[in-house]
Amino acid sequence: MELSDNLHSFVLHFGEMGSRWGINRTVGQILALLVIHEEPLNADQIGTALSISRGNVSMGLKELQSWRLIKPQHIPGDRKDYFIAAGDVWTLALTVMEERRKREVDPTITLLRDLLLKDTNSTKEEYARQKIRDIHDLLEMITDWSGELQSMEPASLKRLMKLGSGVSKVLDVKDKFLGKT
Amino acid sequence: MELSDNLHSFVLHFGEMGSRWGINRTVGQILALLVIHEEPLNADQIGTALSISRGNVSMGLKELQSWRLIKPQHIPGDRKDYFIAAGDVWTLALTVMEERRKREVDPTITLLRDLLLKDTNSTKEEYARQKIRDIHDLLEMITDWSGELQSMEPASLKRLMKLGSGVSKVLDVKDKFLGKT
DNA sequence: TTAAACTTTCAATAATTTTTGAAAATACAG
DNA sequence: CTGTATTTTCAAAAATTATTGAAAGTTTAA
Repeated sequence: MELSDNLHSFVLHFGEMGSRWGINRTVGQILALLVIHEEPLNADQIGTALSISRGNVSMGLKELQSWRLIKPQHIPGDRKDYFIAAGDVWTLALTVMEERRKREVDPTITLLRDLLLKDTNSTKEEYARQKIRDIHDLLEMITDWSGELQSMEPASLKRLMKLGSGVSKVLDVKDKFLGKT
Repeated sequence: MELSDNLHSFVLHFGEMGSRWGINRTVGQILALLVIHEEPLNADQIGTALSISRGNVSMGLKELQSWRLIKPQHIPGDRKDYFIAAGDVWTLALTVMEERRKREVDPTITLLRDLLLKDTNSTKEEYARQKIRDIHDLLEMITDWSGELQSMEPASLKRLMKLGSGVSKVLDVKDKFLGKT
């Protein structure tokens, strides 16, 4: 497992990105490596390519599996465990969204709902209450929206994305032909 | 500055959330506090409410200003600096999106483009090349898309969000009346 | 000016997170 | 079974990040 300079800087960059996105540096690097590598890799190969210890690779692989971003790929005649990325780049991005929703957004919505259920009558904190409701509603919309993205065909999804600077126009069209919602 | 238990747990939770989103715990707490507090607060009040040191508050306020999430609000007759959230919850969410795009996505797109410009002929790494291109294209779409959201009126934005499980239907309508893109 | 009121800086310290690697656990071929 | 190959665990060490608070810096009133 030797990486060209180019690929190495790609992998390092995604390590840094990962550390800003709730997964740590080496986990980000392992994922980047598996994404750009067509053939499955085993823990030793990953450790060598990234210069990280065996234990660290093991933990990283476990975490990436818990995020459903990589999957084992058995190689007949070899006892080692091999891994590949769990899908194309689009699929991986959707998976990250879904996992983060489950891990962060859902629990937050639950907390906010609980807060809103208590103290319905405290007039003193009415402003705070309303803000908490705003956040709650925003997160709920994000949840619905992301659920919708999940269930779309990759093709329609790409089409939706490609609309780019046309989203509001689409809304106008919708209003015109289907009436306001 | 005394917080009720409810509000306190809200603030603590958003501190934890912040730490998963690239801003640290206390910075998240300060923002949460300013969001739910209608009147402007000064550094001492914030420090007392959250039990953090004066220096830490100062740094947190500076960081939140660099994210454009809070703004100073002068109080006549008082020499202290007071701060309020820079807008409603929706606006704040859009601002976070935009800042993260500028800080993380844009530099990544630049890096990927540079990588793609080099080695156009290395056939050995063709698979990796294609993956890097996929990521590049995805990030570019996210950029366009988020630019579009930025420029939408809050009202249309809410409407778009509320579509929720109707996005693909809207796409169908668009196809029907405007032709495929 | 000066002095008081306030804010920022930053080196030292504390807290947290990541990494290592040896030992324990597991899987499997013979 | 037994022994070897492999993976996982986890306590200790290293690295990173956050926090404090005293000192330096800034602003303003008089």
